[in-house]
Amino acid sequence: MPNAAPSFQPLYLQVKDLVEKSLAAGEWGPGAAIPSEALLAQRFGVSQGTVRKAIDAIAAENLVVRRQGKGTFVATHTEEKSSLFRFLRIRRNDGRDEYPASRILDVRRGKASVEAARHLDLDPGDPVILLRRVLEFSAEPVVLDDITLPGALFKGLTKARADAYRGSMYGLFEAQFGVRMLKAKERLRAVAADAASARILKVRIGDPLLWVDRVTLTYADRPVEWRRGLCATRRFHYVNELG
Amino acid sequence: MPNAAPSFQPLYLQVKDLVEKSLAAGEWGPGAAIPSEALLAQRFGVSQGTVRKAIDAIAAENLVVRRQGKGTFVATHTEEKSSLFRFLRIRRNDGRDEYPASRILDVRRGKASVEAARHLDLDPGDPVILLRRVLEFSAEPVVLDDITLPGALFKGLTKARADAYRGSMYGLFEAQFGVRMLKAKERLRAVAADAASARILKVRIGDPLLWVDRVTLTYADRPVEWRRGLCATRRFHYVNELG
DNA sequence: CAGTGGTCTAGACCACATC
DNA sequence: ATGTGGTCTAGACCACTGG
Repeated sequence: MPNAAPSFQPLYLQVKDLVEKSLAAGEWGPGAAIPSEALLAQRFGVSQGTVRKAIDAIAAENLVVRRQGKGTFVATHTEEKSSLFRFLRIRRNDGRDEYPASRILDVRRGKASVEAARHLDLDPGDPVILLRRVLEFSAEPVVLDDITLPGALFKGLTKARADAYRGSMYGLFEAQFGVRMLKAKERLRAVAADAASARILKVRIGDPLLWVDRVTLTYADRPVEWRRGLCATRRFHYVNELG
Repeated sequence: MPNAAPSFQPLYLQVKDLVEKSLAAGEWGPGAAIPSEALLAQRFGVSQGTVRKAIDAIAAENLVVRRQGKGTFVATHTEEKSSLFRFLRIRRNDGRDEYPASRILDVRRGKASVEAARHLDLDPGDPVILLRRVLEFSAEPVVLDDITLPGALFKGLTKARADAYRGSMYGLFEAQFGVRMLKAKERLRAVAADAASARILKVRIGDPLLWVDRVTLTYADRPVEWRRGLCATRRFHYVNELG
């Protein structure tokens, strides 16, 4: 019956693209169930096996979560403990699991620097929101993050609003601004603490800090966050798995 | 016809385990083709689709590489430019692609320290091989690696033999000792350079260095290398992708 | 040409969740 | 009982490789 499309791409990849477009368009909200495989097969005029392969690929990218017997759901940052740690790579040296608290120091509007514009695919001078926060483990300041966001996407973001939100930064972005952080590219270096960072992180000026530059992407690999973190790694470290 | 096994595991996972066991046992050497899907299906008494799913999963773990029209091949560190950069995360800040040279400073036998034993799942005092080398980009020393290997697995490893090998460290381990590095866990910190490291990396004592601790695993997640790297990140950085 | 992996289908049955 | 995803099969056809 199917195979009406004379396209060069496999059917299941075409289906994958269509479903991802619907996800990007917000056809189904975060945490909601997407239509069953049978329904999607009917909608696109392909077999259920083809839909299955498409959704398998989407699930492999963590855009969607399968739950046997229940359905397939749009992934979200507001639940799923497992997902939380996907973007948080700082751990205690002693191995104890601990989820840090986020203390917001400042939120203000500004204009994109040349560097910020480059990372966020904006023009220099475009409106941005600058957010500074500290991650604390057991009340000990460990990471100082300077976060730059495109002003156009985060219009009403204020310190009060961010303080009021219970959950992760990315949960806030998703729940209140409809911006879904899907993947990120990071660059790490070791740098010496300057006066301001040293004061906030309670280390000495010149002490080594882990410098983490992150650009976070949403659908279609569009950059929507640029973040520079400085991490005091005396009792903490950054974890990574090479597969 | 199949379904003879009253097991709790899906058939394709059983097949996956069997094929992985054959890989671990070296039934097919690095770079060699494994049997075709049809042959494996026949061998295990399952359908080709089930074998396909099993091999898909193995390919997703980079143990094996599919090549349409040719076959499925045991992955190797000695070819595939793409694979080389999987374990090498250091890049130039200016974005230029460059593959570094490895200069071996020293290879000697020793006894496992408590720390080495813990990382390599040995007993303290067990024989190990200690290898120290420098990675150089354009003749500039950038990374100082102290590598600890289980003596039992790398019996004849000497400086002369390592110097003679053309290719990556993991290519050497695979080609000459039959030890395949499959994945790794890393922990990163920022530290201050001590006298010895500073001299080799040509930085000042106290300068910040990126500290990279890596345990590399082979089949069955068995640890077979512990490596501590110190990286001067003035003109270089460590890259990571969060998916 | 034959052999390989890659796609697609249709249908059966299983495992799990919910009502 | 029904609906969901999960497994498995059998067979057809496509796309690529190499003799």
